[in-house]
Amino acid sequence: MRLSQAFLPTLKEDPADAELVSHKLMVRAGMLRKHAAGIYSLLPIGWRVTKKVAQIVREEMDRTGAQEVLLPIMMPAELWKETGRWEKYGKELFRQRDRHDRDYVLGPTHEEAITDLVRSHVRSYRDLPQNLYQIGVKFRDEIRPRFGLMRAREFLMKDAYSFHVDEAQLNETYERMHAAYSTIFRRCGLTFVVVEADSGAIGGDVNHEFMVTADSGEAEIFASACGYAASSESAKFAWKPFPEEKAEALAEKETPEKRTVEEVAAFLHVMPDRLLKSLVLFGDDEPILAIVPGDRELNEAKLARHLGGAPLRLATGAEIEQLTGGPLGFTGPVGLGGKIRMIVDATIQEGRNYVTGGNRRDTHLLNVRLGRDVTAGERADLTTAKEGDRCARCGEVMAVSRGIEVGHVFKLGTKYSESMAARFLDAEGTERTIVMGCYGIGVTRIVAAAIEQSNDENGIIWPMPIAPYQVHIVPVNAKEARTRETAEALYAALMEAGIEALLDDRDERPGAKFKDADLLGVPLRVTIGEKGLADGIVELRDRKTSAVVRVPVGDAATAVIARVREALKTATS
RNA sequence: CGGGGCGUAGCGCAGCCCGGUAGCGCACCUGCCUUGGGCGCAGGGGGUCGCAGGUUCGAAUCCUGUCGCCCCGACCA
Repeated sequence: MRLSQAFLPTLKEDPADAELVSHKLMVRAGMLRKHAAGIYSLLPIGWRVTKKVAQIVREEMDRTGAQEVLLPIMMPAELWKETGRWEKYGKELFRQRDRHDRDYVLGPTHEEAITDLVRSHVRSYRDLPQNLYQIGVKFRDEIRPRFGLMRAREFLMKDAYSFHVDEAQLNETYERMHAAYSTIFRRCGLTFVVVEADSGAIGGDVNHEFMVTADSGEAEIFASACGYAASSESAKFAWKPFPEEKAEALAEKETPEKRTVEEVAAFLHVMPDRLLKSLVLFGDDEPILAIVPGDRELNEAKLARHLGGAPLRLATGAEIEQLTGGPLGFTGPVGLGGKIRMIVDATIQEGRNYVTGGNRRDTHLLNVRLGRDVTAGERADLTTAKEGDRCARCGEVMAVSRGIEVGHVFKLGTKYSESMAARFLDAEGTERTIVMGCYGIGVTRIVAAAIEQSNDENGIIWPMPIAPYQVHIVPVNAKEARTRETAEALYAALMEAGIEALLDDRDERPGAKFKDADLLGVPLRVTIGEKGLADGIVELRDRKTSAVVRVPVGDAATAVIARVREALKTATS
């Protein structure tokens, strides 16, 4: 491509509405333009990179034996009503209505569509397994779109769905997809970790997330020496039990205006772990009282999973008052047994005297004992791991880091096949439900993550396999005949060899060309100028290391081709 | 949805408190000049000041409403 003819609006200054480096650089480098919150156009450079990522994904998917399809973006609401997600998916689901007042959804994911497709064709165990994928646009009405392509309302995703006769067959595919994902992210030049994760609205049981490590990432990762790694929504941790305490008599204590854990702990001169927080939430319609230690945060994802995946919301002050008889800030489990479903965090011990709310204004209870004052019935892991917690497997303190979720693989089991009646006949002639897996990759998010992970003060530094172009030719002075001719000849030779080259044939000052070249981040730059030509050489400059190699004019094409091929090979191996 | 901030030329911003001719830098156009890290000089084009009402002789500026955008929290590829 000739820069003089390219649609490539680069900017000197950061856009005012961008926060993340990757977002700023994508806008500055002329890759991306916004139309509305979370809705973007990809410009030629941005789309080239995206297509390269998609192609890597496609190649690796094909290698696993998966087959590519294209599912509809807009789907009839009926399919979503079948699985219950028309109601359960909530506000994040974009809904549409046609001229006949029929409801549709803009697909945020495609379990319904693919299951509908597969159930109408799979009859026998001989038709299984199947593994189908697509690369397509997804719509999610995010509560808060932000960070450019990182969290958009419309984005490009690769989603795959596999169908099996049983768990064992699913496991095979799951492992193969898991491995393919690692290959994909490695080929994209990304540094990443795989963690155990929460399954959220997709549902299902076992699942893993692929996180590109970056300080700007929204996800928190817990990892320990033994190899255990998990997202903060699901990280399990070990805790040290407190020594058994002598049972003291339950007592009321006036705690005027002391509502928060900090206030109560300070007022009573006890550590926050002595307190129990009692939180009222609503699952489907049923109110829940979740009880967690005062020094830990309730993990809504863990609670939701314990409850079977229904979305949760915290009760309002009025609802709390109605359910417990006391105001917000003074809720406690004592006396509510049988009136409300109580779930007690696993780290709360019998044999310890706790402080809880008294369900009355300005009142807390002392010496509350699990088993004596509160039924210890329903126990679950309800809290989020925190800095300093130890690994549940090896007991070592876990390291905390941040990451960007770029891929997620799930074992769905029969969650969708059951509700949508996707069945087959096994070898004995018995009708059975198909076992499913699903596998997602945020294609446009990978583009953002790659920049997030590889940039400097001058701009983007692309890994060769996903770079928009492989080499950027800069004739220092395009008006100087020998310079121009040498650049043109090199450009032609590279095109001939199938190398993706960008030629800056604009009548710009050298400085402007160099700045744009750094901003665009093409891995290899060839500088051609009178100075070098006087010595019979051109310069090859590495964007990442800034290392410059002087090459005889006649060898330039060969040298560039070798460098590009080498860089592509290293990334693939 | 709750909390905070911002809408003035393509981009980045000033002007608003204290009402009276709409400005600056970059970008763009023309000419000259210049060519190894965003050259220089001269001339020029471009605005319903987000939108709608109100106050006023007069509103970018004050008041009310509304829409949009950004940041912090709950959602996720």
